[in-house]
Amino acid sequence: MKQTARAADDGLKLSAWLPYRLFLVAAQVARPLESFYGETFGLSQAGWRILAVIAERDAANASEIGRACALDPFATSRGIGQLTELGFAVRRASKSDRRFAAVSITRSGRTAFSRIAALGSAIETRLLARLSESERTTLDSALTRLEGESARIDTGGWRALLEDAGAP
Amino acid sequence: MKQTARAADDGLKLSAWLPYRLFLVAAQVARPLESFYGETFGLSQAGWRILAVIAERDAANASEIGRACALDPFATSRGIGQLTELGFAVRRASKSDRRFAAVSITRSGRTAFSRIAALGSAIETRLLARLSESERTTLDSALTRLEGESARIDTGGWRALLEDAGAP
DNA sequence: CACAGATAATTGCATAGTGCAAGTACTATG
DNA sequence: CATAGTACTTGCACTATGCAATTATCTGTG
Repeated sequence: MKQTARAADDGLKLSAWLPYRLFLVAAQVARPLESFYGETFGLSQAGWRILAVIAERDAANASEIGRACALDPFATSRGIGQLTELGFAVRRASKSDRRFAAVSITRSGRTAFSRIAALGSAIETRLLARLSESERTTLDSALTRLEGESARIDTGGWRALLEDAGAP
Repeated sequence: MKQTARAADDGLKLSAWLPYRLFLVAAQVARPLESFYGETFGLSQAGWRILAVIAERDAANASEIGRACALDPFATSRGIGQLTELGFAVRRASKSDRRFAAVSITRSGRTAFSRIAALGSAIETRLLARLSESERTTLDSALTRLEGESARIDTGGWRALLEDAGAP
C-alpha cells in the first residue's frame, strides 16, 4: 500500500494490496447474505441487487436498473425475469414508448426485501461497530473518491493503465 | 452507513451500503486486470491469486496457498493445475510427507507475475493518489479491523447474524 | 505389524452462471 | 416507408462452482 510504486513492481504482496483487501471484506461479508437469500427465496446475486434497486426506485426500466447495480443488460434482463417468476416484481410496458418496460416491486417482493435488508443492515452494523466515528466519516468520503477513480480505471481498460504508468 | 440500524431496516440503500461500495470498487478495479492476465496468459482469477502467493512464499503446499488467497481446496487444486499447465508453477511431493506437494513458481511464472504485478501496482497507485496521507493511514488500519470482523461474520453464518441483531 | 481412521489433494459430474450472436418489438428520421 | 437505431430478450456454447467420491498417504492403537 505504498505510494512510490515503480512501473515494474515485483514487490506486490497480495494480502497488502488494496484491491484484494477490499475484495476480501466484500466477499466474506457477501457469503452469509447470499446463502440466506439463496436458501430462503431462491434469489441470485443479481436478483437481490435488482430487488434492492426497485425497492427504492419505483417503475425503473431495465437500463436504469442495470446502471444502478452495475449489471450488463443480459444479467439485468435475467435478474428481472427471476424476480417476476418469484412474484417479487412486475413488468409493465410503458405507455409512451413500448420498448421500455417499467419494473415495479410487488408486496411480496417488498416483504422479501425487508427480510434481506435486515440482515444486510446487521452486517453493516457489525462492520461499522469496529470503526470510530471519525473513521466512518473518513471511510465514507474516501470510498466516494475510490468509487469514482475505479470507474475511470474500469472504463479506461488495462492499456490506458500501462500508458500512464510508463509515461507519468 | 448509519450506525443506528433497527432489526428490520427497510431503508437499506444499495449505493450507500458499505458492503456494496467495497464490492463495487473491488469489482471495477479487478475487471481491467482480469482481462489483461486472461488475454495475455490465459490465467483465471484463482490462477492469478495463487501466482501472487507463490511469488512471495516459495514451496507452499495447497492448503497454505488456499488459506492465503481465500480459495477452497477444489479451486486451489484447479488453479495450481492451470499454473503447472502454463509452465508457471511446478509441484514436487514433499520428502517427509508425500501427501503434501510443495508448489514453486518457475522463472516464466515470475516473469508473468512481474508483468501483472506492474499493472496491479499501477491500479493501486491510481487509487491511493485520490487519498491524502492521513486517509491512507486511516484506511489501512480500518481495513485491518474490517477484514477481521468480516471473517467472523463469514464463519458465523447468517443465523448468528440474526440472533445478535434480535437480542443485542 | 496390521489396519481403522485421519488428512491432503484430486477428479468427475451435475448444476449454475456468463458472454455473445442473433432475434423481437418498437421508435425516430430522412 | 424504408432505414437505422434503441431497448430489451433469447438461445446456445462455454466456463465456473459445489460437492460426492477417489486416490494416496500418514498416524495412532491394539
